[in-house]
Amino acid sequence: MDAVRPFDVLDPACPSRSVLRHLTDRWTPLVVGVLAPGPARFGEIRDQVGGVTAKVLTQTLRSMERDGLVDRRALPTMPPRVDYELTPLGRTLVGPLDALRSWAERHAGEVLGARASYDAQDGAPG
Amino acid sequence: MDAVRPFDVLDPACPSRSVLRHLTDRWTPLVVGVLAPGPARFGEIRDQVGGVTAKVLTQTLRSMERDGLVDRRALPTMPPRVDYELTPLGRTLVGPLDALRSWAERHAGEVLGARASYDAQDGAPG
DNA sequence: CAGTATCCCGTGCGATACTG
DNA sequence: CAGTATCGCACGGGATACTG
Repeated sequence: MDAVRPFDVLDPACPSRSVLRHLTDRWTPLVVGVLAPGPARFGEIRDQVGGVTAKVLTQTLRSMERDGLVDRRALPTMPPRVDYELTPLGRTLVGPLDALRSWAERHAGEVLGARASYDAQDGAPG
Repeated sequence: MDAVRPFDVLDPACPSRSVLRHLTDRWTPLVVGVLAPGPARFGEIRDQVGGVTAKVLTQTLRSMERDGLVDRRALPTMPPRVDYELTPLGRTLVGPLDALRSWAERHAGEVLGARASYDAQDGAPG
């Protein structure tokens, strides 16, 4: 099974680039992180992902559903209850995305420091 | 000494979120991938990263330099020659980002398929 | 509770022209 | 060669109000 590299993100015309782009939009990585431990309701996700609005969260989840990353299960009860769960495909994303998230958390201090010293010498007044 | 979890991307006010945001902008992952094997000149990067313009590539590289991810070495020759290289900090990003890139390339087909079947039933005419 | 509908805006990004 | 300057816009994303 050699699968001769049909996809290449460095090629602007390659669909894999838009896939990568989608994985790295504002909320997808956070939603994947929240759904990683198991299914969650819409409100739980919104509660955990600080700062997201219902509209944008819906857009994100729809888009993830469309791409086969999450399953959406709507219970026709009143009030409604909707559960979201990572698909097997979505679960394969948890590792990579979690690595990125933990990188950001672990190295945020260094990045902030680098930024400060860059600004101190390059944007120096005078 | 409780330095436990000083950073949390789920917190909208946490700086780690903006760091994550930066890591996942349009060109940073691709540039890191190109610089992973070793230093490269500006033109080489531009040549490899399909579709990027000089202006935006400069912005990306400056921003990465500011955040301590790349070193920029400009030779005062004529014509000028500028080499970019990942810093030790930047090198720690290669793994996580490469995982994401290879995920996109490996699963692009599945995502495209999921998209097609979603559109076929949900956006079905009639 | 889990969305939709509507209006609105910042900015990331692109095209083009120019320069040391 | 490696940028910078300028202009402009699509679009991702946000605030608010409303609904089944």
